[in-house]
Amino acid sequence: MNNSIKRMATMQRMQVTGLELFYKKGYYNTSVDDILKELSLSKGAFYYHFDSKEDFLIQIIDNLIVRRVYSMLIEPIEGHDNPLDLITNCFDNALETAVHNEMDYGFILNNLIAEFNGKNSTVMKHLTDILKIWEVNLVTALQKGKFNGFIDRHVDCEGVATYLMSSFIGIRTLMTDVAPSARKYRFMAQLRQYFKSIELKPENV
Amino acid sequence: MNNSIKRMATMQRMQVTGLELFYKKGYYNTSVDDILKELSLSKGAFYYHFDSKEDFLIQIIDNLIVRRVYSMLIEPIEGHDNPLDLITNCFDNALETAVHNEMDYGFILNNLIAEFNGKNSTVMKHLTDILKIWEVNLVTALQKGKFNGFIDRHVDCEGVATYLMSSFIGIRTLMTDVAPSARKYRFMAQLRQYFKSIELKPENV
DNA sequence: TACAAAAGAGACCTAATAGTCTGTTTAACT
DNA sequence: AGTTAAACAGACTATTAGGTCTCTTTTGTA
Repeated sequence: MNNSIKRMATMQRMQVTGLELFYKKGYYNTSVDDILKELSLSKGAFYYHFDSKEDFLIQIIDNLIVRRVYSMLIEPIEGHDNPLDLITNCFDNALETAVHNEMDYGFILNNLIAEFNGKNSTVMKHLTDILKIWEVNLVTALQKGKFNGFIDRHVDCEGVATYLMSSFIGIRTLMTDVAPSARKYRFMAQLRQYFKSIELKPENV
Repeated sequence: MNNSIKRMATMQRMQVTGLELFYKKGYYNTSVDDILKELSLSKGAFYYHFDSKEDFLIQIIDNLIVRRVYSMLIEPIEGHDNPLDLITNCFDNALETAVHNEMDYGFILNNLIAEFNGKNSTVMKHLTDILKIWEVNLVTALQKGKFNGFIDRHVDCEGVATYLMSSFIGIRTLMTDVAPSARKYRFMAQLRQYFKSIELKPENV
């Protein structure tokens, strides 16, 4: 087996387990030993591959979390269809996984931001960078929708993007509470209601 | 000075400082000694008044946080005026404090939920109880608005409440990032847009 | 096979932290 | 003033956690 490949495989295993535990128990509440125990690995292995626990987290953010956000929230809204439909379906799917996962701990980005805000600006930068990427892609999709005649030309795309991100982050927090399925249903209905108010109506043409 | 009053005063001081530090640095990242150092008090004082750090947090939640949510998010929406106006002003004010506070760490309820979800069901119950109180009051205000002819009768009040809570929790997270003032402005504009879609329109009478 | 570097094991160190315990001070009450 | 209990001080303990260091094993290569 190639050196580099083995190295990558081990690092990947560690990061996957690390993310899982950080998601479940939080960063400060998960020890390096917890992760290593789960993998039957030792301290030596961990500090051979990563400089520190913080370095480990940052790599998880820049690799795993970025990819998840891309595949779950960004790629689904790319395309030439009505962005309001694309976003509706995208949110629907993203929330559905939360409904079916009895062990749901919310939106990982929100959890980490809540844990690191004001404490660690380095980690925060990596987290907010992902939010920025999401925001930029939302705005782009909405503007394209405006150009293609799906969205009213008076609509403020930045504003809609902010509102969408807010509501998504918030509903993920609420869904960790009780009756996530009912919460999702109500949320999606109101999202559609909101979208109806910004779509290009025939009488406005 | 009366015994009981002195006791209450000291406990109050501890709780106020405790909440401040938990808000700034998070619960797990704040030690009991940190709080005591800030107050020039000793371990003996702390454990004389509180059973444990967790007991201390729960008392903070049930006293200080509950009151803040009441005064900031619940009392302002009580009354017989148009609830959509009341809620708009309420959110505007609640977000304004975040704008002017350079050291903003988001919505305390969201931060704590993110930190305790899946880890400590006792603490979680106290947190989600507050969310429930908020939700009930929102629904009541909206239903009253329906009855008084401010809101369209087809509107699902539970759904609107969920959507409002979600967006508020989310925008508070986003406002900790960059340009909170611009974020707030955009958010409020979209909130009004959304409200226009559920208000009782003259042609619907 | 021989060798060198990569990968990993695990004992150990140090700092921090929740909680305990004993002793001292303060304040209320007779 | 004297007594008693509340209120507090602060040293101490047990445990945990991040990180280091040395030694061993595995693996690619000549």
